[in-house]
Amino acid sequence: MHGYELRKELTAKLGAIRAAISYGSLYPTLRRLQAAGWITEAAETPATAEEVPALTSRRGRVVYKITAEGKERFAQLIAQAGPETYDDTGFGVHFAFFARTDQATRLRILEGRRRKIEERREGLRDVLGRAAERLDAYTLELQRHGLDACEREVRWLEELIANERSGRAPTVPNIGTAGGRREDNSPPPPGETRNERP
Amino acid sequence: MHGYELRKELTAKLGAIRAAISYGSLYPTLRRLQAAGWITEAAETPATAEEVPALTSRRGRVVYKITAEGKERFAQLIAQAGPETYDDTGFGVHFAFFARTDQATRLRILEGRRRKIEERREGLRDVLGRAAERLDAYTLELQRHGLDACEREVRWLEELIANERSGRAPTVPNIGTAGGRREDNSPPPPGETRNERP
DNA sequence: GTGCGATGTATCGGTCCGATACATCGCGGC
DNA sequence: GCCGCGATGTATCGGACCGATACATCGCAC
Repeated sequence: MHGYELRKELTAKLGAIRAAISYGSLYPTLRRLQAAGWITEAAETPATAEEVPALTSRRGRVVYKITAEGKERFAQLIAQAGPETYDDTGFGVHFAFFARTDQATRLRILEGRRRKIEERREGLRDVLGRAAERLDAYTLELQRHGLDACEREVRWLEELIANERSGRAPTVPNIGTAGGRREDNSPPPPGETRNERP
Repeated sequence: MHGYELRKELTAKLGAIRAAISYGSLYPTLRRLQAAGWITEAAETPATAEEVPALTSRRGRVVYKITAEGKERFAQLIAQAGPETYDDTGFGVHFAFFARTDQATRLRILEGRRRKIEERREGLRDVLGRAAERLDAYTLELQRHGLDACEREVRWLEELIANERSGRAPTVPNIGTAGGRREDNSPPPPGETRNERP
């Protein structure tokens, strides 16, 4: 993909956890990835006009393609888990690419995240308990709301963990965004597929 | 307060919305505030040992104090609302200092935040509806969880807005953290004071 | 024919964070 | 008595990221 397209795709995929990738971050990153040999500039293909209609006469679009080393590095990145894997953004990114990794990794990351959120929850309970009279009503309300969010996320994570353990989760990739070809149709979803909304 | 203390206080007050202020951000900020004339270095007061026990012989602690210009600027900052007032961190910070501003400001910020979250909610519904078959099961689950969080926050905000409108919210500051002296005891809280936890 | 929103690439200044360094205080254990 | 160790405390540095901005083209509507 080219930069603009990449930004749109990522914004759609990660929309639940962050607003949008800024250009001031996107373009330097692409250069960094290219310098490391993980992506290359691929030639623009103006022949496939039926694939991408309404875009015949192109200009300076730079199309990037992942390399073999890049794929290897990507697999390594989403499988390894450090402390930053469990903060809000890090976990969200890992989770969004769960379909690209194995069950053991998914389970490890889900449990690490749960531990982290439980710690945050305990911290909030502490503040609500010990420092309640020192803080004003609005601050306390904020902590209560945050505590509530923690409790809900722990329940959500536990559902997902139970789901993984019972084997009711997809192992193979669903749709090839980076690699290209789709290698399998999507097996049962991680949740109970509660998709009431149209 | 001095830096370390400030960090602890802010971490307790804002714990629900962010982890902790880093030193790499705190100390440069203090210098910036001092350069702008909004805070000054106050003399260490070793006389009030009964106020702060277990800290008699101090070292190089730098104690800061807010100036009159700083108080004015602070009041200005929490009352004015730009686009950044409604993102996650900006709103959290404003909300944590709601006891320091007036009802009109609180109402304006709560409504701006609600609008913003409603937009995010619609965006997520769009993705879940239009791009559902293009995304894998985990990504969809992430969006569902995010959508759920949006819906809950909207309900929370509407409760708070109704509360403000009915006049059941404190107008005067509760405890003087920056200014020093407490000027009033805390009036009724914003919520229904559902404080079941000990 | 012209303006305007979407598409596209790119940079710059400023801010923030994580890691790190360094020093002291208070306390408990040996 | 003294030694280590966690809490207290100030400070900097490199790297990453963001918001604003600039500039150019495409397609379409008025």
